[in-house]
Amino acid sequence: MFISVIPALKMPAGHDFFDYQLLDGTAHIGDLMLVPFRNRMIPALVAKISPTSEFADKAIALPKPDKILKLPEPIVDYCLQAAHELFVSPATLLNAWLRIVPKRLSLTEEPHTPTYNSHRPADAKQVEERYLINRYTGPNSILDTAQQEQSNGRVLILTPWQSRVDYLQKKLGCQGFHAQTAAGAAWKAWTGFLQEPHGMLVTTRLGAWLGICADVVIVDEPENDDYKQDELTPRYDARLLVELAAQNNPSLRVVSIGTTPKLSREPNQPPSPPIEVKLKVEPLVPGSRSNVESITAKTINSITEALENHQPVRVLHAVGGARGRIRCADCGWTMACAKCGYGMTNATTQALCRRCGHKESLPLSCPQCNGSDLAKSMIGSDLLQKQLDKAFSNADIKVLDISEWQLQNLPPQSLVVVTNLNFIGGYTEDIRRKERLVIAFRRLAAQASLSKCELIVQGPEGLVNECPTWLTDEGLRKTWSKELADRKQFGYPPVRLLIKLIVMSEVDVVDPITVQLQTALSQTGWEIRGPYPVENRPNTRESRVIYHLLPPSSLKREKIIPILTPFSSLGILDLDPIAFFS
DNA sequence: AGCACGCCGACT
DNA sequence: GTCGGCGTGCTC
Repeated sequence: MFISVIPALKMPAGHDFFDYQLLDGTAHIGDLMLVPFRNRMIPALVAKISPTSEFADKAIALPKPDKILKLPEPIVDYCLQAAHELFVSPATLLNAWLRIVPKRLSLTEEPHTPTYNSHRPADAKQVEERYLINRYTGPNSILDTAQQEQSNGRVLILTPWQSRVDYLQKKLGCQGFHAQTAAGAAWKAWTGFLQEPHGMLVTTRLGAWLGICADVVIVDEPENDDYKQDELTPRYDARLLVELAAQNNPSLRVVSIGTTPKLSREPNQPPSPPIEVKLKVEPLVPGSRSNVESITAKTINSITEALENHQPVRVLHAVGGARGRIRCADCGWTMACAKCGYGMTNATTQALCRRCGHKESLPLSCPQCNGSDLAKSMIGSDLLQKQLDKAFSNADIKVLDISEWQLQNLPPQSLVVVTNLNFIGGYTEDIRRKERLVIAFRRLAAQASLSKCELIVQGPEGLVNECPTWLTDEGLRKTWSKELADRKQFGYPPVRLLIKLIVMSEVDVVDPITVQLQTALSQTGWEIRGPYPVENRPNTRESRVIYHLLPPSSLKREKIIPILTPFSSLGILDLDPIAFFS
């Protein structure tokens, strides 16, 4: 008897299965067991069982395999299909899913296969999209839905951020894990979830694959691009994994609960509820400054008024630390990261690189001109807090940087000030900027609305005058259709598919690859853009080059994958990139 | 001989 | 992607 397994290790695309001969014991499809590989024991997923093998001469004989756990059979096809769509080997994908398998496992008990439940109401839609201002509490919210659905089986809740995992897990009193969870605890959380027919688990994109083992998946804020794993290989998107899980697991029901319909879902989106919030906009125009940096004189008046009425004040400011950059006021010298070249932030006690995390001590004077004023840069939240404390002594006024704001609730009936609307969607310079900004603003407005806060939004004149329209369904549709028109003009997604190919090489030696791509694709109507060099790479990492491959608009997604598969050996292929030039 | 380094091909 | 084998070349 031979078994074909998918080993959990990084391996180039093209190798699917490895065969072993089973001398004793039984094996089933979906079993996870330890197999010898090179000089180690590696966890592997049983994919096929057969009396013969074309690798019979190489297949190692296993006396009695150590079973780690049993997974449902559809996981095999799911892993193969997802790996194919992501242009990686199934082994690499399985390795990313399982992450660290504990070395010391208690293998005394025979694991049992997690079963699917058959309690799903026959009339329930398999995929359901909802839009709510309050996604967490109240009717049809995540907490409400999770508790309702638990009687129907195993419930998996996906959320874009770790802090939300912690929040939801506490509220639901169930298991959870994310990238910061210790390996052993994470393993315990998801294997425990599998063993319990009515288990409940909260996780981030890391655990999205567990949808193949669940009866219900609840997706929090599906419009959030943080569901996409865009830095490491494999670069998967949790939302795609859920979609594929639903295809492979017919008992799965998917409920997406968002606040803002995605640009790509237009125009079939269900209407989004209007967000009603007390909103004042404050353009940052010449002559509007006060003696507090980044707060206008009018906003200072509003803050004074609010404090007199005993309202707490929260100031949302995107720049952390003391200063955004370390820049000389005399000669313009800017401190760059010694490791990766990115601009260093003044993090109050040290100089910090926001790109690679490198830390250094703060320079006392300019190394170029010896000047002592290195503060010619945007104020950070620490220093802004100090200036506000000076302007309003003993007042309940707190500056929150973006990550702090996302972690805590706004105090009820407080005054919330956004110092610059332009920065709340993140620093990205790519074409998704506007989309991210609108989504972030609506998320903030919804939160302010629920806490009955007043909102003052400072920012560039055009932008702040436009932002109130994003809060109504009609205004949002208009904004999205204008955004789609812009993307259409430049041939960018979601209007046109753009596939990113990352090649590990230098731009000046990449000519043969350019020729190869052009001869293979151009004649069939593909457009090839690039090669673009990737800027700001750490010196320790090898250089990268980016190509944009644009298929003819008539070509369907499922036809594109087999066309591109032969090119997966050239580098990393990404069908749905978030960033286009990095 | 002993060791570091880099290239190449196989992994079942 | 990763590891080991093996050839090369430097040093003792």
